[in-house]
Amino acid sequence: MPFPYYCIRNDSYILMANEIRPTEGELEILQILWKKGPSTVREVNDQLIDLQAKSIGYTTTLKIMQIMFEKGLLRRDDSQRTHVYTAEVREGKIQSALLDRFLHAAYKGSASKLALQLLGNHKTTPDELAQIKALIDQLEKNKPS
Amino acid sequence: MPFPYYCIRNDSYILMANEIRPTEGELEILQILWKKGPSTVREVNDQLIDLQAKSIGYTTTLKIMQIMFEKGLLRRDDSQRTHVYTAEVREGKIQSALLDRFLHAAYKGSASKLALQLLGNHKTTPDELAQIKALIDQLEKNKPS
DNA sequence: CTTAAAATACGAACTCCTTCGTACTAAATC
DNA sequence: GATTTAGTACGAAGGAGTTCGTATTTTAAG
Repeated sequence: MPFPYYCIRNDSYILMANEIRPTEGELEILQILWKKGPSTVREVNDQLIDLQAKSIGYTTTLKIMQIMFEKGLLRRDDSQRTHVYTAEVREGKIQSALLDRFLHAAYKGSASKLALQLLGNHKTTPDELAQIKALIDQLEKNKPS
Repeated sequence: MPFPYYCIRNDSYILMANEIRPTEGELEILQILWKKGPSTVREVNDQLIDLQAKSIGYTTTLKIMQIMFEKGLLRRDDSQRTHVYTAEVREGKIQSALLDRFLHAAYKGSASKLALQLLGNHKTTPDELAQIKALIDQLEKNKPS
């Protein structure tokens, strides 16, 4: 049913097909690697268990990380017996790709509707609100149409 | 690997497990029903083909809608031979649930980071910016902490 | 040296989603 | 009334993701 589809970004159309699209499970591993830097399977698995109440088998984490390596999501240093994995994709880039997709799937592309619901539903600190406001001011300046 | 997890909403914790969570394919059908109102499988299928360049078999749409009915996502009037389906879930509620999940999975719950990326990446009309600004002003008033 | 511990590789099972073919049934057409 | 058309029901296949058990290998400990 899904894609491919096109998406406007900086005044140009971008094809969103075959985008890098980690699953939720893969994303949790990426989060850990983005935060902690290069890590072994053991370290990632420990973090995973720590972050979630749920227990998760070591070989499960291993398997997923091996698949992520095959997909090109992770780099792997196997010069030592215990391999060390690193995120091969940038956090911001993945988030952007996922955001595009989510925006299209759930909000039919209406960024403002998403923004309104986001700010309405979730706690945001005064600092963060000020930051967003500043960005809006800047956007309004740059496009005074 | 996934859930369950908890999420803050209006100062109280809400369990996000077993949330209503339509797939991307189901969401496309819901979008059509939200927009067009009660529809037959044929109508939905036509719309689906129309919206996407891709062709999709009639029985495929039928099957998915039957499953959605079983899941409680759709209501069904089978008094006539040709059944008429209606969305059983509200658009805003589904979007909220999906947004919570997405925010947690991709941004570790940082709504402001999502908002900044959203406004930065996507075209937003002056009107929409003004609307968002108004909401922020209101939020700042209500919580002058 | 033998044994235990820890790591990787791999395959199998399970679930969920999507897709379609086929069978059956009711309605409309000739 | 017979045939074509349009609808529902259902099952089966295929793919993707997750989970784990087991086998194999390497390192460390006794």
